[in-house]
Amino acid sequence: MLDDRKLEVLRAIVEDFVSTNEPVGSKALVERHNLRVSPATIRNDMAALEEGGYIAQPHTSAGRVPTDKGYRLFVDRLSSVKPLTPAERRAIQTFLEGAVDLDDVVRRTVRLLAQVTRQVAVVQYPSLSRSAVRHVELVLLAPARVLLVLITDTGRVEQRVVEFAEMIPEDAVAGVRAALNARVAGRLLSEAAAAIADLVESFPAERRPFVTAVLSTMLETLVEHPDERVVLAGTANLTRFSLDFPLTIRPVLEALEEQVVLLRLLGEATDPATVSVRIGAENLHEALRTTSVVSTSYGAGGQALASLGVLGPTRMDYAGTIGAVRAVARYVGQILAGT
Amino acid sequence: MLDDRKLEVLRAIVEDFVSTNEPVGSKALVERHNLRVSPATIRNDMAALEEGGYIAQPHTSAGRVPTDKGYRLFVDRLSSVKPLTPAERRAIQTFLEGAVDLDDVVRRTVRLLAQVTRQVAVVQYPSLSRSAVRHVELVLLAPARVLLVLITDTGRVEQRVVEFAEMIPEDAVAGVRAALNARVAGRLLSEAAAAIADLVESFPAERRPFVTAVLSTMLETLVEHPDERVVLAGTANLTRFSLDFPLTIRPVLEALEEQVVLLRLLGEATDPATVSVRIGAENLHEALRTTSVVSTSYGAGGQALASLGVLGPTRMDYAGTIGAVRAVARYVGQILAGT
DNA sequence: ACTTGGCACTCCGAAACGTCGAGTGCCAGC
DNA sequence: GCTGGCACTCGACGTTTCGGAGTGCCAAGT
Repeated sequence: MLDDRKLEVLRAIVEDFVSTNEPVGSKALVERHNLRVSPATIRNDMAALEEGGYIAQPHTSAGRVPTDKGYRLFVDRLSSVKPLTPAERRAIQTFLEGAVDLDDVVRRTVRLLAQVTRQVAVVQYPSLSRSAVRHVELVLLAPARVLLVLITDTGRVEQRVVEFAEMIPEDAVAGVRAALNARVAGRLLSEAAAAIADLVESFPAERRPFVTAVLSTMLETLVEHPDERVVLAGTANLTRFSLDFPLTIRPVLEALEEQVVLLRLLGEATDPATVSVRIGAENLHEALRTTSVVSTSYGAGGQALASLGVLGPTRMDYAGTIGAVRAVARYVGQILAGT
Repeated sequence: MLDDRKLEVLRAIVEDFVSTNEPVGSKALVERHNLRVSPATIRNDMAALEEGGYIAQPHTSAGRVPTDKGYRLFVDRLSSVKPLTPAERRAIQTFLEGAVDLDDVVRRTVRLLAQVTRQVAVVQYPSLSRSAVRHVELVLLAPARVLLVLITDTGRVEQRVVEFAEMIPEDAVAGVRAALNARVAGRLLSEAAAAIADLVESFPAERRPFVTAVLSTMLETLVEHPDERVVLAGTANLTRFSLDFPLTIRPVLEALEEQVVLLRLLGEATDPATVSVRIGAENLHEALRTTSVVSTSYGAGGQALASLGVLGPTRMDYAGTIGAVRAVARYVGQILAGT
């Protein structure tokens, strides 16, 4: 039903519409692409494509516009990922290498992604549950106040203050610190909780209130607080399309302010190992029905830790965006592995 | 020159314009406020106000709109701060009390501020230089890798990894840790740099390469990295005025993405002790000439640590916004003091 | 010296209208 | 199955018209 030329016509429509943002008609098509047939022929093809639901007309006697289904076909079968230029690659690498700690890596990544793709960028912090404990530190801040610092192999650092009614001797702190590290160092955070569950029993009775308090804070940090953080950049890029969706920008901005929405957005990817593209209504969130999300996972050494991606209007340069997202994810992975 | 009635007219114009967003004419004025004179009289007053530069007409034979100067007079002399309702106060307090660490306090504060004022909120992290060192921790992560953790009395935690060519003995780490803490604990970060400058000399020669490396990382953290971080929320609120400035929203969003701009914005306050209001062109940044900034400082126990504020169109509810900013700043101060 | 009603004037915004051109669908012929 | 021709549709755009809100000014009233 869809012969080669029809597919070629669809590709041409998508490309033209992405670059001009105007419904594209049969005549303009044959002029700009060297399809070797007449406009009338194209019109027949267009009718077939419309029949199949790949394109639509905004109103009778206007040009055609790709539908979500049309973009989907385009992405799946008609476009090949556009690699970055060497200059871009170099810029990305040197910019990311300047990062000083994990926060900085994430901040730089998100800004970079926004700049390169000229869309809204979203980066999730390396997940706590999928990373391993590198070290647990207990610091006596005051006679009855202990700071618990949890360091993961992804460079993430979580801290909590634990308060007590009574004074805590330094050697108690040292003992718990040693015991904790012996149990959890090197383990995944998801396993660590189970590993310390019965730890309190190995302490003498008079120490147990203190140990219990520390452990419960620790558990809280490990479990109750899967607190997947997400950062955002490039919202200004939304306004590049203010003419596309003049009042639609409002709900989009609102949706983007919700951490939960962003997380779900990144989590919706079907196969996190590759670059996932969700187009228009394929996104579950109501306000994002007119946008597309291009995302992938990243992580050090093959281990997927978290996701990153960009969001833009369905009318976007998919080839370029996919390439950029993939490249940035790779470089971040390298940087994280090297830390 | 500006008698009481003229001031009253100005107030009425500002109030009407803020709520309706339409140029206000003499007839509508006398109808909505019970000025006890005729429209013709008001017209004379308006002419005088326009003469003085407090109001302007968008075009001949249109109503009047307040100028920056008009808003300034209104804020300085005609409006009194609107206190929050008890319900709002309670909501603020309980919401902030749920915070688990400094990051969380800041994140919650900025969202709260955005929600309460329905504007764009900006919160600066407690400044490093104005807070004191509570503790420095050194952790041996690997034979040749040390993690430096700096904890301030404002709850802020900075970490850096230090790498070496050769193995570091555990007792070397302990020695440096003790020496560092003895020198800097309790000191302001701004003084700490000087306090450790000659610390290396108290170590035996074979330890010095290690000590020097740790100290230089420490100095970097203290000085070269005054990295005043800023967080933002409520950009979606900008679109509430998309009709006011349809295309002006773009540069504003762009400006807001620049950390430096935000910092300068908060820094421009003349007197940080009170709530500062900068209207329209009073803001130095080009893109923010059509916006107003309401900001103040906050901190634990009288000590100003950093600033927070909101940004919105010059046409904003100043009384309410000032009240909200002040209240939030106070509550954050309390929370920080209690940590 | 203010205040007021009246009046002529200005100018924006909305609605109505006509025109233009791009685009379509269909059909007959190649 | 492709092509040129043709009639038709419909939105975009420029022009025109019209009404209303608002102004400034003036002369009269208090």
